[in-house]
Amino acid sequence: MRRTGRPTMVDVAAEAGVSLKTVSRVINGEPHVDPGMAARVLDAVDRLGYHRNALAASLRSGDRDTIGFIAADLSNTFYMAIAAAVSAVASRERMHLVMASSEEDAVRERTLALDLCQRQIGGLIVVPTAVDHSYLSREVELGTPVVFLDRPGSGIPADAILLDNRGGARDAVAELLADGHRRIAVLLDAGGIFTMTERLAGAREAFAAAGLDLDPALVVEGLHTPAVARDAVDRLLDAQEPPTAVFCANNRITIGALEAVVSRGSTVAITGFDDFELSRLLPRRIRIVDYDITALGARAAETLLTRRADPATGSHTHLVPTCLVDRGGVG
Amino acid sequence: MRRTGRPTMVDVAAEAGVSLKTVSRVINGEPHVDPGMAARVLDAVDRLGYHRNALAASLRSGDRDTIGFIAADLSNTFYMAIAAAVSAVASRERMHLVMASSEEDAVRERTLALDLCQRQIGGLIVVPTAVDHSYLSREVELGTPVVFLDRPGSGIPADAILLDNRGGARDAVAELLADGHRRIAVLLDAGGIFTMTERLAGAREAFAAAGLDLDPALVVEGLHTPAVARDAVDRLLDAQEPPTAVFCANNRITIGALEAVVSRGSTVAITGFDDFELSRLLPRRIRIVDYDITALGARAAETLLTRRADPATGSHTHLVPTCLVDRGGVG
DNA sequence: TTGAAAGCGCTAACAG
DNA sequence: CTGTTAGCGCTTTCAA
Repeated sequence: MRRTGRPTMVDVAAEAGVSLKTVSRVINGEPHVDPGMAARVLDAVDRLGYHRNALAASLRSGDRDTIGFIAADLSNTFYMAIAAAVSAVASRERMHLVMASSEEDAVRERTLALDLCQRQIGGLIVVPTAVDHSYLSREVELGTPVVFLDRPGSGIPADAILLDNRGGARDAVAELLADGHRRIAVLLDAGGIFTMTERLAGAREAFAAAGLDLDPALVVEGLHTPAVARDAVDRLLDAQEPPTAVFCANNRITIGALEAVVSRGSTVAITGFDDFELSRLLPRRIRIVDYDITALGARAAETLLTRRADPATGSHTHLVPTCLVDRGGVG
Repeated sequence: MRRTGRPTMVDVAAEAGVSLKTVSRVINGEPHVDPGMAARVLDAVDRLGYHRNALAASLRSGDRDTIGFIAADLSNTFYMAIAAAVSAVASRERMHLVMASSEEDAVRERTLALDLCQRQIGGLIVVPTAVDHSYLSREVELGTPVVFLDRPGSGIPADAILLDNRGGARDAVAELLADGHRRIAVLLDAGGIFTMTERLAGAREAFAAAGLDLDPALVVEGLHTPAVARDAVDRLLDAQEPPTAVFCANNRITIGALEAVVSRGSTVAITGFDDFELSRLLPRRIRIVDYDITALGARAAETLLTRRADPATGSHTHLVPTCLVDRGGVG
């Protein structure tokens, strides 16, 4: 045995006085090995502190037992929750999860994705920031399945798991309209984001269905942080004709809106997309467009695994349903 | 070129009419390559859709560019936030992060850790559930650095990044005592957990420093969910001599206590360890033992990388400081 | 049932 | 500047 580095199967074989192949058989639990030999091998393994090199093992067979997950922004609890769900499925299937964040940067996303592919991963789950994903087409052709999560991708055949953004927003706004609200503000993050576009479209559909129009002055975009959303809501409520209700297109905006509304004691109705921790403990009642976030991540992972097992089927887009729920009002 | 599988450097070399080594040089951006040859190689790479196999590359050199992170429970936002911080450092250092959850199961932790080591990772960050980590001693000897996070490990030389649990709890309870409280309930999760033991010890220290004793009837352990904590608080407040203040040893307990206290309109003082999302929007004022959770994860990752670069130094335990802050009270 | 030999895709010496 | 020759640690034929 070489005195340097980790012991290898060759070292174990020498120590046990058997052939390399026998060691390999024992280590991998293959049948038809004489118990006596197996015992000697195991003994040598112990004595040497041998650990199998999984990388070398998969070099030949190309075993791909890790899943790559590229989130758009890991500092967002939404994506972290999804990562946890993906991790749970991966580990149930005895696979590993390698996780990275594109920071909403298309170039970074591409670099990360290609980098992971170079590591011969078994599949890739991406929350896309880039608009075109043909940079992955070669990998997909060669058998690495890709699943888009939360936002659709383009340029390659790949499954997508999305929320029913439009339906959820439509139902939420329809309810506000049914409650008699007419001046409903719609607060959004950057307009370019897929989910924002969809949720705005859903809100418009609700207005259209009621034969009404959404006042353009009440549509505010680009609210990327709670602080910015808070300021926007303050401004709206200070206006000549303030809204009687606000629809917040994501959880950060809802939080900002709440900060503004609660601190000024306003009674404006609030409905927000995305639930958040402790929403139940809020001092005032709000409505939330809720959904099963675990299902979102789990479904992505499961779809990936299915696709790995059976690449033949055509690619699908799956919509995760939403529902309106009550939150807060404990004060 | 073989018609099956992904193209290799040999294929590229054949296609470009150069040697394998030249291809390797071009792919790895080594200097001293004739621009003309380089162009031919790049051309062939393009034509074949060649992508480097990073696994094969690292087989020889033993490059270890991924960090393993084993959390105790990824469904807990505390660990998710830490994972995000670790991920940020990893990606800054151009390393990958593979993440898993032990689900507070020592056997699972061991399996995961050993599994990751088999994949030749460059280092391991563990939130330990197991009490003895000598199962990792061989890996540590062979040069895989291990860093314990949030809880200390044992049985191997490894750095640890911990919160100042004892100091934080002591300061919190000392403040309650200074405010005139004498009947202070201390609510804890399972007594076996390191952080709980430390926080309870801190609370006792504060009492001792004031020359007082903590009433054993007011120490409640085993509050693993908000619901259980809520019930416990309800019972305490219904008792003959209810506490005038409660110290909650983690965020889930704080939330449960808040549910009880807010819903019955009690004015009992609350101080909790760990901040949580939206604590600022709570309908009543509470005190929080806060700390920089990002620093916790980042420091673990940085320590791991330092150790990788310089294994010589002795192992250290680093305490992340805490501070008392005001939260809530917007209602 | 066991073993020898030939790779997997790449990098590291060492020559040209 | 370029190519040849060995491996990395393991799995996989194919014989024995």
